[in-house]
Amino acid sequence: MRPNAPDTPDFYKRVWAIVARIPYGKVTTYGHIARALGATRSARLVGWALHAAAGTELPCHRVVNREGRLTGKQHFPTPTWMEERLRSEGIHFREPDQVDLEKHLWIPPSSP
DNA sequence: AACGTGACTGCCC
DNA sequence: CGGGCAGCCACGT
Repeated sequence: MRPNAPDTPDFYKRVWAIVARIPYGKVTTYGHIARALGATRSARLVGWALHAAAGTELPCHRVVNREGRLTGKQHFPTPTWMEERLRSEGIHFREPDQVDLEKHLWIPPSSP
């Protein structure tokens, strides 16, 4: 399969499988998830996958952008839900909308 | 079927 | 070192 082609029909499922593995109290980024799937240039698709997963039990609040910003917070039940949830897991914020990636970044293992 | 949009990122200035 | 821009690709109109 082509290294940078997220053309498998279960691409979303692969994304969800990784999100489900993000440890409590940790966060990861769209880009790292894409990279773990061998689709480095498809970080945007990870966003779509999470959009499709809205309302499920997946801990999608643990996915932030590469700067640690909560770019997806608008997609949660309330505007503050994502931040509150992260704080409740002991995640430290550098700014109101930015988590401390240095402390809490989790890099997902590559997926076969 | 073409077109704009977006839970993104990496370069280039 | 912050901001702009192009590349990316599924989706809704």
